[in-house]
Amino acid sequence: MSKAEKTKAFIIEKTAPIFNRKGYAGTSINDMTEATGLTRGSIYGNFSNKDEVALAAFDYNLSKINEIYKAELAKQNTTREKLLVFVNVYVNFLSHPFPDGGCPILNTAIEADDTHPGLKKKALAGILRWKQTIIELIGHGIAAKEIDPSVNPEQIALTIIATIEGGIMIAQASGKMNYLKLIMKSVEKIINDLVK
Amino acid sequence: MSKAEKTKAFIIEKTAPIFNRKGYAGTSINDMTEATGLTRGSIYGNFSNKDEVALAAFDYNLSKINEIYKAELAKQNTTREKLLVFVNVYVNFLSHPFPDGGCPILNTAIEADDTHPGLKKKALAGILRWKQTIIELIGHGIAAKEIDPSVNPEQIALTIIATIEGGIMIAQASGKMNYLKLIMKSVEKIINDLVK
DNA sequence: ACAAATATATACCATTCGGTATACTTTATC
DNA sequence: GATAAAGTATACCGAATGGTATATATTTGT
Repeated sequence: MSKAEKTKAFIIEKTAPIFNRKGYAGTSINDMTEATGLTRGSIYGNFSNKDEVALAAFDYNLSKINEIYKAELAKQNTTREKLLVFVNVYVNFLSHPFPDGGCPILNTAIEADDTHPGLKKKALAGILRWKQTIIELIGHGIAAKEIDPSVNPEQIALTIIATIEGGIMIAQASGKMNYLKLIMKSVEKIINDLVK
Repeated sequence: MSKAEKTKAFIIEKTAPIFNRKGYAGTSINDMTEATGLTRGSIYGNFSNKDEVALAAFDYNLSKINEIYKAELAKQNTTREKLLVFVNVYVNFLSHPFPDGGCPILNTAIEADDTHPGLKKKALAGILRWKQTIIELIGHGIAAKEIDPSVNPEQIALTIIATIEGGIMIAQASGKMNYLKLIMKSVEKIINDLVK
């Protein structure tokens, strides 16, 4: 790994929380130089423009979340247990290395518009990938006769994602974790109701 | 109504969609002068600063939503019917004068941080008011023996709001209304399961 | 150890930003 | 209709923005 690759990774790691908290428009190059202790020359030596840093920061933030899911899913066996991972990681979010500033998918989906097509596309890809993961889990559960085959896997997946993201939004706005816990109990009920 | 009051209302009406779409940081005074055809002098003659316009724009956007709810709720009788208003207005959102740019509560809750305490406070107030509305509906339903008294009204209210807001986020990111419709079916099931 | 290549810093650029002071226009009052 | 008050436009301000060209420092390869 070259010096520049190390610096590039350092810049991404230090700026990712800022992009996630303040959004693209609210994050300036000055914010980035302050966070890294580097200068504009160094940032522009590693990235073509601000967009490129933002895209890399999004990927970094999202991969943090996906790594948490992956690690927790690997610890479970049944489909129900695996689906409950998406409840438990949020109920116990302090025990997991979640990115600062909340959910990057949510933050980016709300902020990115047609002036930032790359970010918009990445947020959507994050949602669709998550949806596909849940659909596949449910498919396995149906095949293993754990889950009632009359359920609509896409509907369940979308509902779980929507409820979690909305729950994160509410918890962030209110600063009340017990709101998120109540909402996660409802997600838990959705999951438990799937099981025959 | 004085000339300035009319101009002020005009500025709010024309800038509200922009603030809702681009957020506070992404909306410039130039955006506002373009949207209104007025100049900076006129805008600053009516508002002390950009924050004040943004706060008024939020109120305008939110009142559009609350007026839709109010009108639809007035048409229903039972608690179940009234709760289903929150499903039906989104499933048929093209038939209602929703604000451009999506849900102002969601957009503002995600963007506003400690540098914009007024906006942050208004987003939270919007959530809590909506929650209270649903809690009161459920309370009436329990008193009228329509709804099982073992339900937790706060949990149901939070879950409905979270799911709707998450559904809006997903529909916006994907451009697929059928995703929102599937998610709303799940909200409908939550409501129908409340009824004895 | 040295030269070349790579990486980063510095000084600068043009444009945009939110806001202000003053000039000009329109409205309200008598 | 005349005048004062209210309302809006214009020209400007200093600071911040994303980005660039060149200088300087560090790393790499032999």
